[in-house]
Amino acid sequence: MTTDVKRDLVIVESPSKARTVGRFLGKNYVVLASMGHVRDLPKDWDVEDIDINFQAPYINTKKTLIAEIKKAAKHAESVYLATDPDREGEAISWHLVEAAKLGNSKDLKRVVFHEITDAAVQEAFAHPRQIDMHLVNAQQARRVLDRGVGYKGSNFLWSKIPGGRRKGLSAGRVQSIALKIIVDREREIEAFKPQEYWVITADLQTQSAQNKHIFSASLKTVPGQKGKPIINNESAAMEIKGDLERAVYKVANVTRREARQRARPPFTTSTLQQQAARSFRFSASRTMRIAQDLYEGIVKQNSEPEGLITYMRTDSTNLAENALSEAEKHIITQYGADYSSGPRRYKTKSKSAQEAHEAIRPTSIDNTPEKIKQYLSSEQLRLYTMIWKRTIASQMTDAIVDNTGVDIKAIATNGKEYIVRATGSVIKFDGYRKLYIETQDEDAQNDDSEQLPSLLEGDSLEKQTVEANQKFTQPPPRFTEANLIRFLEEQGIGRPSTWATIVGTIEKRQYVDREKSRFKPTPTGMAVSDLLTKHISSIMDTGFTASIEAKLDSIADGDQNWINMLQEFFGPFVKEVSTAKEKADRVPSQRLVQLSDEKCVGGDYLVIRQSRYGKFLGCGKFPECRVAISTRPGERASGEVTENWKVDWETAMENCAIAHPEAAAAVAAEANKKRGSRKNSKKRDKT
DNA sequence: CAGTGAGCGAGCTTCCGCTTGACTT
Repeated sequence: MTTDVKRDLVIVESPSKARTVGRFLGKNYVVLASMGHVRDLPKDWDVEDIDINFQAPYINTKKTLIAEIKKAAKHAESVYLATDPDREGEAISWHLVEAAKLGNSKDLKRVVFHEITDAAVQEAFAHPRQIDMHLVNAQQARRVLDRGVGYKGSNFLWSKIPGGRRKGLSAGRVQSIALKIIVDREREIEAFKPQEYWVITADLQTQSAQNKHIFSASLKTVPGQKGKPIINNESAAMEIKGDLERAVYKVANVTRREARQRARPPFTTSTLQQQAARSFRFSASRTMRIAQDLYEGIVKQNSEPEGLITYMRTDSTNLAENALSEAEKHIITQYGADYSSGPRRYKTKSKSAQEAHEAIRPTSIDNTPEKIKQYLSSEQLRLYTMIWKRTIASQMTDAIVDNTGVDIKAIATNGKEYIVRATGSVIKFDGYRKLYIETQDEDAQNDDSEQLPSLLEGDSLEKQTVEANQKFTQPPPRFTEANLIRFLEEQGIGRPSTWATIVGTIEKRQYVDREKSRFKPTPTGMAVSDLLTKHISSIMDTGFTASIEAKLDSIADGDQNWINMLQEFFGPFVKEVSTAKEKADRVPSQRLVQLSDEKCVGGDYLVIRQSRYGKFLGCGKFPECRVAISTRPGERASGEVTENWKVDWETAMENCAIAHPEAAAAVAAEANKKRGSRKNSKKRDKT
């Protein structure tokens, strides 16, 4: 290659993608990565009045990179803008043109591809187009709107919550809704009243001499009650139990139904995060970090780095044609043609999906987990194996299951007729399940259906035991990370690239705590959610958020002017915030602390406080009373006071009085010292 | 390991989305 040959410039978003695309295009192209956005609003800029000539005041955020692009463009005949084919990607292209002044230079071409295959890239380069300013404007509107909502909302919180500014409390289009559903759920749980109910089951045995089989059946109908039996007290349960213990059992009816179970679609960001949480208990951010490693690839002996999976921030379930055929080939050779469903394409459910990328899949089906095991860490291998299997399973046939239901008449000695029912299911054809069976959500009811003996109408059965168990209805569960992300995706709120960080934000603000990996709002989180819901209700309403998304779409389609849209939005919004500032009461600081179950000597509750060293118990009357009790190292403060705390607490209380703050401080310090020496003696005992 | 926190109010922070690197605490 001689040096005077012009090398055209291609710009994509990610360095890994640049490497792959560069390989497809060959030596006549220089491929650079923008690494995401290259310009943004200044940090201190907030929306005020927007007039019709409004121009957002952007600043460059990647100066050296822009300089590099400028330089490369000088040596190029054509510049290909190959950023992602969605709203943000289109905007990145435009920002690049503006920031690196590419407009007055060369031949500018916008090219888009939805999958990184040689064919797709060649096809894209054969059909370049211009930058779509409608799409760019939709992104500008999105950006300005988020800034305005975020900053004005945050400012409102600072004015109403003591210490809010110092703690950096924040509000935003996405984080505030995430917080609200966690708070709403908590209120549901608080208001929940458990209802008693009884579950009655009978273990029955077949009568045939050579094959005695025991199975269990549960009560289905009670004489005099329509539908599902309602048994809500012990005496009713015992009466039925007594009847069933003295009853004759006969099979009344056998039904058999064939059901098909379809494989799940290939992974998107949100389903990958959910499934990795269920299967491996990975956090969303851990999943993303591991996926990023797989995407950037591994270096096999004597070869180029090779990306193992396609892009991990995606909302699409689409698979490239070559992936479909590779999968089909693999299935047929490994399992036979019966197991191949033929190319199966999945529709994306989420209404806000932009489908800039493919589903998350292995770049090559040939890279079986077995083959590349040696190059991966154990967590990488686990995630990769799951992606590999689910991709292939998505192209396999349905599993066919035989569901059997048996109704059994139980005639008690007093003449009452009950029906008990046994269900069983047998897999007739395993289909995709041969390769991949998904770990279920622990919230999901697992059906305890077993294999039933073959039964015929009229068969007599022998009763073994009858059991009546008292149960109580359970409140709805708190959200896990995965549940929360699924909710946001269903509502079209947030994007694949931000879900993991949103979770981080509401935790960092200490709006939520984790209890057994589920989110529980803190008093501050509740106060913030309540304030916003009451006074800036628009941003807390999922319907309203959806309508904004619709408006952004109409800007993208060229049906609406983006500046008009912003004016229409911010007019009422600014008013809403200013009346909120007038009307809302300042939150009393007592509402921001979490009470413990214990009281201080002066009668005030001890509260759970957060310091830079961790949590501790302090008197609610601080600073008048300075009692402070540490948790033991490694233990977190919860609503309860542990035995060991109590000892410290009692010692402190004996000597503490609110009237004597110095004494109280000394006592608290003394208690801590004692705790330390006790712990040390324990340590000595051990060794 | 120890020992923590509030409000005051001068001077800062706060949003969502796109993407990775590293000019040391």
